[in-house]
Amino acid sequence: MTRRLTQRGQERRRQILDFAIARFAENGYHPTSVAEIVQGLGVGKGVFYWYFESKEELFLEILKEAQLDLRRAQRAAIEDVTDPVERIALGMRATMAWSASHPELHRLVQFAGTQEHFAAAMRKGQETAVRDAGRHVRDGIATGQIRDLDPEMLAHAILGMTAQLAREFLHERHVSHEVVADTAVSLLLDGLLVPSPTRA
Amino acid sequence: MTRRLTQRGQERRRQILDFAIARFAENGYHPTSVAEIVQGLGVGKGVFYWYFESKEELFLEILKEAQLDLRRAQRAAIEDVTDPVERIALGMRATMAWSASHPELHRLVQFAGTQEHFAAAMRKGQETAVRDAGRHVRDGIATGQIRDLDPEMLAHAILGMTAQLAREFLHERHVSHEVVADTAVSLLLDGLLVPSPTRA
DNA sequence: GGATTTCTTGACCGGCCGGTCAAGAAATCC
DNA sequence: GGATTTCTTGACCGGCCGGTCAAGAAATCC
Repeated sequence: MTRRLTQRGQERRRQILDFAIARFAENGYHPTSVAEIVQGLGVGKGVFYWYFESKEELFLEILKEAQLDLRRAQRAAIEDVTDPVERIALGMRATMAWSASHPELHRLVQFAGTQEHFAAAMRKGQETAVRDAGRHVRDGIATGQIRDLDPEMLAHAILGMTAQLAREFLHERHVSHEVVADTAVSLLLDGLLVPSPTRA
Repeated sequence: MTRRLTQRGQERRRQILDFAIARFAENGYHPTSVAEIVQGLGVGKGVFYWYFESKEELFLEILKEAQLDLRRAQRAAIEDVTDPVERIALGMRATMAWSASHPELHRLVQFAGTQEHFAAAMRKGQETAVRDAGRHVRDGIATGQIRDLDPEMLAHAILGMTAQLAREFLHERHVSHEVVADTAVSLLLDGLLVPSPTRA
């Protein structure tokens, strides 16, 4: 659904998106009804269906926007750096910072991952993220900086660790994203173990 | 709801649980109706409400059972070992093995984590898992084997990495759980980086 | 300023939802 | 074998769901 929108129309659309993001994040996608959204905005139901084809399309739109915005932040963070290991670290830090400032979108992306229904849309975003991280891992292996393990598994491990730490320490405990990122990067690069003479 | 159940009653209850697990995992909790469950079993609606107070209670029951079963598997895997680092590695391997053989339950636990509604039940299980992992991390720091980072963050990082690798490589790509666990353990213990003389 | 397009209203649709309940069948108890 | 408990049936409840649509108001176009 692409409509020509006036100034007023664009504002309405934005209003619906923002309100829906808040409600979906708070109560979940299924329990939030279209009726609740339009009522919350104090408008008739027709308004919703003027801007969106369905509740589902609205949600996909929100997802797409979120994934795009996060990726933009990651690219901006690493653009001045070429070292693959530093790129991984900076990307992780950028993800933590973005997640901290978009708690609702973080929730929705998490949720979408569990719904067969949104699997296709999610995979697209997830695959892009894996491809981005995987590229740096491969580069690092090529330069001899990174150990020769399966790059895709490493990329997924990075994303999984980041997501879980964000969920718990940013959104539950409200720890600063720099502190969380410091520990995450340190663990990721050097591992749990104290280097021992027999190992190194 | 605790009822005295005959043999036949226990079988019915189990039937409902198993069928519901399959439907919830396939289509999601909200889209799966009680009507669909009883119809799938070829029984009247009253049967459902004889064994469960509500759809929600049924789901919580499933969650509780899953968390208990996973934890049992983890404890069994590490009972003969005292070294904290080995315990972490074995726990991770046991989790991968369990997850591989219970794909539906893995999905449901993932889903529940995104629902405010089930947050309380989830936190209980999650906290137990974090406490278990955190204990081994602290033990490892005490023996000087593990680097002195925040044990709780490390515990969450371990769980997050494990969950993501399970989701992608066990349940999407159907890679053997031993292979996935090998890489996960290696990354976790030694990190991404090739040890360099200037670092070690 | 008339025509056209954008935007809004809100009553209404069929359909499904979770849950109740009276009635009776089946199993178990003593 | 009568009494009691366990189990099952399925019609029914009020309520909410996503989505439609005819009518008209507001903004924009020319």
